[in-house]
Amino acid sequence: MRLSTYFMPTLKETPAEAQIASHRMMLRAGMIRQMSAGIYAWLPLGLRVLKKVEAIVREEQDRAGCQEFLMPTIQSADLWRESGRYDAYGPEMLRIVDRHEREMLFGPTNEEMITAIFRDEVRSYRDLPKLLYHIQWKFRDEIRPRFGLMRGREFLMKDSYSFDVDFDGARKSYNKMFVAYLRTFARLGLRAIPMKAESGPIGGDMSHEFLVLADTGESAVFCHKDLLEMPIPGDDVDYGGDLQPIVDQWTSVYAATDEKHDPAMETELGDALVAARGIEVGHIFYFGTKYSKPMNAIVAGPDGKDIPVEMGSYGIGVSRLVAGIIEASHDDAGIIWPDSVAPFRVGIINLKADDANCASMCDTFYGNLRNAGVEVLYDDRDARAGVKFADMDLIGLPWQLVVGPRGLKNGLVEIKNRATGARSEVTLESAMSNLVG
RNA sequence: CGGGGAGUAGCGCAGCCUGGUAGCGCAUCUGCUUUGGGAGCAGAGGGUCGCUGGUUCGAAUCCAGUCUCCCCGACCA
Repeated sequence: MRLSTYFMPTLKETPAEAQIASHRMMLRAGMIRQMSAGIYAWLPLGLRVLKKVEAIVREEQDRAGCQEFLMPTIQSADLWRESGRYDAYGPEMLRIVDRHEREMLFGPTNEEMITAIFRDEVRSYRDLPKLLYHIQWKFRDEIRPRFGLMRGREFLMKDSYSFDVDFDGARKSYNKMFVAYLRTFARLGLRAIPMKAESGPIGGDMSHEFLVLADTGESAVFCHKDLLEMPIPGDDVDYGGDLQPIVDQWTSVYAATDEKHDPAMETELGDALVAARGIEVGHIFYFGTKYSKPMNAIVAGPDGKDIPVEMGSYGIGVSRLVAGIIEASHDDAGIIWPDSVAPFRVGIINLKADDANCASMCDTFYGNLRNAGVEVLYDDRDARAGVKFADMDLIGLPWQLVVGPRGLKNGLVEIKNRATGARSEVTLESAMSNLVG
């Protein structure tokens, strides 16, 4: 992409309303624009990142055996009356009346809808287990939206739902999601710690929040330092096998948000205790028959008797993750994208746009890198170098390729690594081989 | 919803107290000079001062109402 034609309106000054780094930088880098409280438009650069995060989430769900489908954003109030949540959910649910005076709502979550779909189609225990997910926009009319995407009202969420014939099966589904989440967040360049969460009326130990450690996190968290180094399950993890040992390994060590924190652990763990702040990016939850019973989602068991299905739901805040990644990875100059979600891999900076030699060398790099399958943003604007460097640092691409007449005289260009700040002068050939791959 | 703050040019702000027909920096446009880490000079465009009503000869400024946005708290991916 050539920056001279790209819709990427960067800001030199910080809009007054942006309080935290991710919000500031997303506005400044031209990734998003606010349309009203807690509601944002995604501009091209921001959308590229959102799509990449979404793709990784999707890959790991698919790998875990979860099947993608898609439910609508608008739901019928009747569905929610069945579960009793239409009244219980309160003003956080955006209610809509259509032209025929039918009561509708913009979905804040989809348990009711998936349960309805499931019960209409599935009859036998032989059809279980099932693990389904979708990635869809949600709306929750938060009392106080804030921090940009971190607490928006409209947000993109991946939500999965599991259906099992008994508790043992439910635990297996739960463990799959547990492991998939560990892998997902790790691939996004994040260290997310699973922490025991409120499990509601059902009790048990099957509810975990995944928190990314970042200074600007909304909640205080405490965990054993071993969790920071705990190995992530590899590509070869067998979702068909027994995942309990992995889950046990991760849950055997102390980790708690401040609500569940036991101060006694501070003395017990001593130096091994890490006190930090965390951003909740995922939540997995087993809730048994909470929806299947009232909504009559039953299957025939082996003995012919009806069994209400055991369910769980598993959420990841996809749009929040974009902000979360920035919170966890930035410096004073701007964002530092992990390779896996960077909107482009390489940014080319032409130091002297009106130098024919320089411009043609940039064009060549641009073409060659693209031919090699590298995503490139080429700053071909007629602007001063300082502006280009500042913008490039702000948008945080992993690599900057700096091309100027002085270097070219000796056949050299500069490669800069955004994360480390390391710069090196290299030949044209080695620049190519460094940036591809 | 309780408490606090703000709406004046695309962004950041001053002006308001003490009414007199709107200003600064950045950005934008034109020209020239520039270009190795957010350039210089000269010129230009852009605002029903959130909205409605009131007071007044006259309202960005005073009064009333209203909408929106932001911050602190309880809720959440």
